[in-house]
Amino acid sequence: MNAENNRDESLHLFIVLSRACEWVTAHAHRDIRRYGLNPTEYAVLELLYHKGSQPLQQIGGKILMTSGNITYVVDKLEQKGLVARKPCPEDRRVSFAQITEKGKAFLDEAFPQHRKAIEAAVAGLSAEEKRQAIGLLKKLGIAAQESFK
Amino acid sequence: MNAENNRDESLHLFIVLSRACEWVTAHAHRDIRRYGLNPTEYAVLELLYHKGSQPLQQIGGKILMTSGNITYVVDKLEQKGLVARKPCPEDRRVSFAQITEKGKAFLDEAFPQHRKAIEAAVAGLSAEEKRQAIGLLKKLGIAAQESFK
DNA sequence: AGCGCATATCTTAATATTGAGATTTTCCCT
DNA sequence: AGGGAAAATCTCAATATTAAGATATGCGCT
Repeated sequence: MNAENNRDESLHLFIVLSRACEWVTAHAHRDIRRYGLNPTEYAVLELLYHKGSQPLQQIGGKILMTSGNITYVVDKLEQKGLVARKPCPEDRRVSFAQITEKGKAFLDEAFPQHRKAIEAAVAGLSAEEKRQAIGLLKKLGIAAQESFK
Repeated sequence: MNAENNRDESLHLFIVLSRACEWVTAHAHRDIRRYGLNPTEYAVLELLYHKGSQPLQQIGGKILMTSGNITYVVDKLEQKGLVARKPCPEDRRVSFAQITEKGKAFLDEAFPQHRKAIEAAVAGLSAEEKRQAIGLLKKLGIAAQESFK
């Protein structure tokens, strides 16, 4: 039926990648909303919790978003008392975002539940399949990032 | 170092899945912006092109978005003359969104370029790796969708 | 027929995100 | 030292998205 047997599967890959990510993310976001944060706020908070204080600029590099939005999201987390801005002594252009004690306590409470929501979301794959998928997706993600210019 | 050797990789999978999708999507979105549409508009247009006319409701099921946003996006595509609403004769609650001739001509022009952008974005995997990834992601996506309730 | 419930679309206000560019500070070059 | 390019954050207007609920229609039951 298919004269060109080894046709390119790139588009197909993109579709199933997007769809898998959308649906797993749907689980994650529904879970996050229970905590009174939006997904972006949660992502920033978790980044600061696990990776330590970050210059705002670097947050934008890890969670793809524009500089204006970083300001906005960090403002909101600051208003909620979960994060504080700390000026950088060496470079006065830079502000660090730092998680507060209240922020840590919040994530200590929320994170284990969130982990369970994620585990349920990806339960369609076996442990071995997860390992395979991780290897492939890591390779794909790094290559896509590097080729983005 | 790790007493519990077969620790759960679910979170790790979620992270690399999200990151791969973000960066591949970054390529796709940058490409789409060249055509003067936003990513959501493009996604709807492409859906109508490849899958035929759809009730607005079903668009929301395939491209995750709220009903209010569907109305908004279809309005914008209609204003641009790329899509038209067609009332459903059997059920007067329903509107179909249908791609116009202008919309088809637009995608005939844009789609081959877009395909190339996607191919470049996923070039980090070999043909064989793509096939493996497709199988795993399809399984993951379907399971995540079905377990979403 | 008529009532109640479900479904599809639309409306509106609130919120999130982007894009462009202003401001401040640093870095590099001479 | 001083000037210009680059970098980090912020501001602001425009746009996109959600959440909640309004409206209109269909479906099933009695």
